[in-house]
Amino acid sequence: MSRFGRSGPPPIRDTYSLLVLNITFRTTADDLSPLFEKYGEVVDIYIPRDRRTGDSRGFAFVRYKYEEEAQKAVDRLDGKLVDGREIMVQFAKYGPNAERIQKGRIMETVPRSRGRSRSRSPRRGYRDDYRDRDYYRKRSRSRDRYGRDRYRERDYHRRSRSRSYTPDDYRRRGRDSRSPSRSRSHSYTPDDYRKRGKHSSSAPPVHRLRKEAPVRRLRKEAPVRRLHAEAPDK
DNA sequence: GTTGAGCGTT
Repeated sequence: MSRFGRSGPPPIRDTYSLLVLNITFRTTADDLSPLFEKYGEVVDIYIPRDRRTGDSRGFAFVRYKYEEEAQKAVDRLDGKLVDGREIMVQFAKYGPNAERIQKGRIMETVPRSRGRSRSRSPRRGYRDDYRDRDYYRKRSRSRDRYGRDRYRERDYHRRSRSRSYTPDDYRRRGRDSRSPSRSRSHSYTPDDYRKRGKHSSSAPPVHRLRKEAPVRRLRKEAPVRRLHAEAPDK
């Protein structure tokens, strides 16, 4: 819904759309309306919102009936402090269906070169496809990156404690890629198992390896005991 | 609850 059109937007042709950028996320059409109406006949005010949360996306469209009035609003309102922020007012460049606009007014430059070779309902497919792609591209700019990027960062730090995975790793492990602990493959040699025969369970913990390595280097008499222990073993 | 380049209908 827009500010003035209770039943859908008023006819968009023959109006001059202004794009109002940099308004706060709390500014509503009602806040903008008195401001812009001072300079002419405002046909409609529309603030795009998040479809889920309903939050403002931080800009608005103000449509004037006459170009001179729209132009005047640009001159007077561009750079004006509204709700603590300097708004930017300019003529809109694109319409709801990505039609080109000149001076805020839609120019009928609809893609006519796509021909009629499409036999089956090309209109709906093209439109929906465009709008969906556009929607997700735009939404992923500032607000939506919160939950997702935050999560991704945490996940990244968690799994990068041991080593970094190559794209090949992900491809090989496929859906299992979320549990890296399983693939922590140290690849023990037979020698490893022989040296710690008494703890010989299946897979010795990693920290044992780190602890024992220096010990072996420090004890100079260790090899002697090992020799005694190993010799009569057969 | 956070945000900040851009172009559109509940």
